[in-house]
Amino acid sequence: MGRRSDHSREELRELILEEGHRQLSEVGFARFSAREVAKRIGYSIGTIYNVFGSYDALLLALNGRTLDVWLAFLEQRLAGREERRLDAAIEAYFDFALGCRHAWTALYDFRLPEGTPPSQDYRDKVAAITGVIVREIAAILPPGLGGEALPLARSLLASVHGHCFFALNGTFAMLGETDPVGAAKARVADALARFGAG
Amino acid sequence: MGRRSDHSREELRELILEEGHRQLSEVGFARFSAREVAKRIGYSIGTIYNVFGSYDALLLALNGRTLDVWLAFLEQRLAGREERRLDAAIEAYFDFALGCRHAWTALYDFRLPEGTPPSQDYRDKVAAITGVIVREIAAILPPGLGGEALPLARSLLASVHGHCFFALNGTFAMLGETDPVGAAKARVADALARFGAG
DNA sequence: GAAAAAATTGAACGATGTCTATTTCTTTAA
DNA sequence: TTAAAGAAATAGACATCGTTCAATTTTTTC
Repeated sequence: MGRRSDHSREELRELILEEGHRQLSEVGFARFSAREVAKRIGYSIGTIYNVFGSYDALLLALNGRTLDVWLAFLEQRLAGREERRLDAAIEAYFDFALGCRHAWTALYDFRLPEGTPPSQDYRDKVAAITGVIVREIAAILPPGLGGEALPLARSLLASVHGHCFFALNGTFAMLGETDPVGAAKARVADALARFGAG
Repeated sequence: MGRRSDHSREELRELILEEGHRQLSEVGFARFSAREVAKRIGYSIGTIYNVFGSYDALLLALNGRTLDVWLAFLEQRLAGREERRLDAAIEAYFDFALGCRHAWTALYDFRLPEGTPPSQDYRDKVAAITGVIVREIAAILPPGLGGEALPLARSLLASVHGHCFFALNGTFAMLGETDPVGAAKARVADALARFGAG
């Protein structure tokens, strides 16, 4: 078959991303197959390469979509919340990771070849999620410590990430930890206490 | 070719693990190939299946070897150290992960099929590394808080892991963090301060 | 309406993990 | 000593994967 006009370039891209994200969410990164995605949308594997150029680019785009969903999820959880907003953000971190287990895990399982930085677009998405936490922490920190918000947010994100990662990959289960969320909240509280916040 | 007697079963197992760990350390989990390991030791792929039964079992054994090396590295770094032992352990965490980048990353990239818990042997190795941290924290905590050592060790390991993970996977670079080790130490200090230790 | 450009395909390639029938060697038993 | 039993190693087949590319068909352009 040759050229067809079933979908515009953009429609096709969206079609692939939609089905691709469904696949990734269902089977996980290790079993994800670009061929399978092509088959399911009724196109051939070559078409995916036409649109995305490579497997890596496709996966980066899929992970980008996960980041989009994650950001929306986080903000929705915070919307209207008055107290304990940082705790809510931590809960949202865990709930998203657990609820979108495979897609969330793929964010970290997939890595571009060494020396290949992700696109600016992707970096912006990561920065957007971080930005939410920076904002929340800045609102909590005592006046005059605003400059600490970014470094602290990075570090607390890493701490929460570690707890969430261990919760999902079984490390915590191995070690008998039954309340990863509580532990993560406690560590964040410890850090904020140092700055006289919380 | 049929049966040969170049190596005993144990020698063969060791041969595969040695070359396999070398491969894993060089090319990383994503590019690791059991076939390639077989080729390099002069056996066929079938032999690896004879000895290990499956690809998953081989990788679990390889990761187990990484844990062995890691534990030895950690204890060697702590040996003879009088002060700031926990800081030394954090540095060791990062140094090992950076120095054995691919092998360390494989510990988390590789996952057994869902519902398949790792062998007792593997869990023991994870517990052994954790045990070192439990011991160090117990030595620092005020008297009467000994029961907090294990939960705190789990949580601090997760925090340090998150920092180390973000350092290696580029997240920290994206966010402008230039001193991941310092940030990790700070978070650990925050937690210890809550317990009146440090 | 012809030429140029764009899009889509499917076959080919070299890998991978996995499995099995077969061959070969070692061990056991008569 | 020799034949049968058992264990170990292999080659090859299978299905899959990402990747590439010549060929084909449609759309666009002039």
